[in-house]
Amino acid sequence: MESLTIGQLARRAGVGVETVRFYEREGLIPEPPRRPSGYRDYPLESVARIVFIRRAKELGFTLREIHELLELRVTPRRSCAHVKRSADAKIADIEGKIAALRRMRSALNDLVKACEKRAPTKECPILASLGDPDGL
Amino acid sequence: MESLTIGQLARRAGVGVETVRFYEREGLIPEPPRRPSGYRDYPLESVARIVFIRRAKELGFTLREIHELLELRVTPRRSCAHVKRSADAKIADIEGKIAALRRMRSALNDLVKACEKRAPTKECPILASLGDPDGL
DNA sequence: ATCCACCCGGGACCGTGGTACGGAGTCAAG
DNA sequence: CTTGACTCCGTACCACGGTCCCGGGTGGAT
Repeated sequence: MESLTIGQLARRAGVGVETVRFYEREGLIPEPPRRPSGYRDYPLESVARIVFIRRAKELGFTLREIHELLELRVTPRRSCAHVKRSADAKIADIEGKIAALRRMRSALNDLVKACEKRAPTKECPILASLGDPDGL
Repeated sequence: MESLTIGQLARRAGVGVETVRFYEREGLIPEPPRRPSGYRDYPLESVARIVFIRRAKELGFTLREIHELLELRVTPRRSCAHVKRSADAKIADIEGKIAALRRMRSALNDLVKACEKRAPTKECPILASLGDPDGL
């Protein structure tokens, strides 16, 4: 099997057919070639692209940000410096997310420990994990 | 200053006044006491709660999930085992997110390196980072 | 030849998470 | 004691990210 129909693609990527068409309208995936019948004809690589979109969404990126991530690449005539700046910004963004998630995990670990000791916690201890007012 | 008006709270937490009322309606923050005038009267701790909500949203949690996180605490008569199970599930979820973000960061680092070498990349190298079809 | 499952485009509709608006009351400064 | 900024509540509206439905064409299996 060399290519996929929209339904096969959707099933492999774990989304609905309508979602694939929606992503195409929004420019997140390129318009595929068509069979004589008019059916869309997707290469296998399309699966990875859609899975990427799905995962990135779960990480809190908007479709606009995902679009930017997917456009990031080095081309002969498109400013390397520009690509580097964008990528660096995304990296910083990602590191912020990782740090926040780590604090949250650590708070949850403390909660589990308190739990094992049967120590009631009147306040929710997770609150403190992301509650310090840095970087509005 | 012992307590805050809704506007002061909103400004400190980095959200709009309407958002605070919205979170109250949705049960994400408790109904505060009122002044004789009817004005809401918030304790300072409310700031941390709203900041937590804002951050958690940026990490891809829905308001429903955030609600669950905020409810997580050990109380004398509310099943420790249950709290532990929930917390463990959240921890696993968080670790999945951290792992995905790390893969994404590593892909972006590779891109920056390619960039510095002025090596054009025909395909978007970020794709591969989240594109493997595990865990639909 | 006939099924049935699939595809087409277009448009209506939906849940989530807010945001804006309006008319009326409140409060602190001048 | 007025002015301007703030608050009240209710309702309407908004963008995002899909999801559903329609009438019609396609295509592989029986």
